[in-house]
Amino acid sequence: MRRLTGVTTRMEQRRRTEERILAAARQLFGENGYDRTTIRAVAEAAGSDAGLVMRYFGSKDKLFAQAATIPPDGPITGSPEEIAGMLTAALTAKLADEPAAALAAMRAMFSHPEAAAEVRAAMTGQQRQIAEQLPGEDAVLRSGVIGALTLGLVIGRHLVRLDGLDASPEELMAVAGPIIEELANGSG
Amino acid sequence: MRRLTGVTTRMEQRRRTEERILAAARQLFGENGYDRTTIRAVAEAAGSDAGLVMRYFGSKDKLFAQAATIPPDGPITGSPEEIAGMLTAALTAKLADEPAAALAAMRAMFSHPEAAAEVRAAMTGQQRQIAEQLPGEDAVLRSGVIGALTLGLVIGRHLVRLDGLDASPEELMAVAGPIIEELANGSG
DNA sequence: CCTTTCAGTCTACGTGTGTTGACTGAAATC
DNA sequence: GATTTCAGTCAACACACGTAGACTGAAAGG
Repeated sequence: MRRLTGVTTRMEQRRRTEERILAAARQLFGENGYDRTTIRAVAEAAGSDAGLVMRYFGSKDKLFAQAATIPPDGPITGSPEEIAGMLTAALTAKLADEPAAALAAMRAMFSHPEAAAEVRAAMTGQQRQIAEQLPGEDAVLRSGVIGALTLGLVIGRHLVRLDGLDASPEELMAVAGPIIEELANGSG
Repeated sequence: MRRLTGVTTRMEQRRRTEERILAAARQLFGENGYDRTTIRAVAEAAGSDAGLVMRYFGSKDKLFAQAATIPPDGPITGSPEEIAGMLTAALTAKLADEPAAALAAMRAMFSHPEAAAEVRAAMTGQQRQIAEQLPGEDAVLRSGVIGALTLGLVIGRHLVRLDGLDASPEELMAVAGPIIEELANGSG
């Protein structure tokens, strides 16, 4: 796809092309997973060329690593109630629209070990941080269940499209929110 | 792998070979997903030959379909409390050891559409059945959240190995059980 | 205006894959 | 014992993929 406008400089031209490639890669990796996404398909979706993708990103692995980097949630701290509130807010956002990069990483993690490492790192880091601040002997376990519920909701809604999870984020959180609160408090 | 014992009949010989292939397929599909599992690798793991796998199962797709057929849970019926009890028991079993076929289907579902259909069918069928018996306007939503929690726990434990989910099934269910019960009852 | 740089294109190579079909020898059948 | 069947083996095909490298033409720089 040769630019026809003569006003764009070479530098911004390259930046735009890279961005188009990354966007196409995120979408295709997110829809089809790592193995079924070919560099040729990414290039075509970006209106570009496979050779160019290689020149810019080095390899399919490196392209994936750049496309599927998960933006970290902010730090979650405070009392159990505050933590529950922050988790609920973060999960509401994830249910509304999970970033394409995270969806790509999540779908690919089941077949691509590096994607698995990416997701696990993003999740366990947050879990450990939370577990340290929750009361009770089984804090690690409860924060694990919070993580599982989050994972199940995001995967069930965006990737598997489970029955009943296509409601609005607010309706979903009206059910899931109290559960997270209980798990944070350690109901007894 | 030519049988050396002369006492086995041809019929049972074939049955045993097919079973070895299926077992190897389940394990490899479960470990590496659909695309990264090659017929050659399955054949070798089964001590057999790729051509023979093709002759017996027709194609990679059909082999996968046979290897990754999810054994259905029994019907879940009764009062909300009984339903919660049956769900808890079923989930405890899944956490203790999920059958290899189901794990293969779950790992593959994120890249192989037919596997996705298999898992979705197994889950939504049960969810609908449960939702019909639960009280409240949001029964479908709540049974969806139950499904998401189940999915998250099974995937988090067996596939992703999330922090805190490596506890015993009983410890996990001590936390997750009450949640399922609440969701079944429709806490107000 | 001449040279250099570089975005973009095209072709080709090597490899691994699913799949096919011919072949072999032992079990089954008569 | 002769013939048929069939489990198991082997070699090869066709294709798609990641990747490498040569090439083209316009922008950048002097």
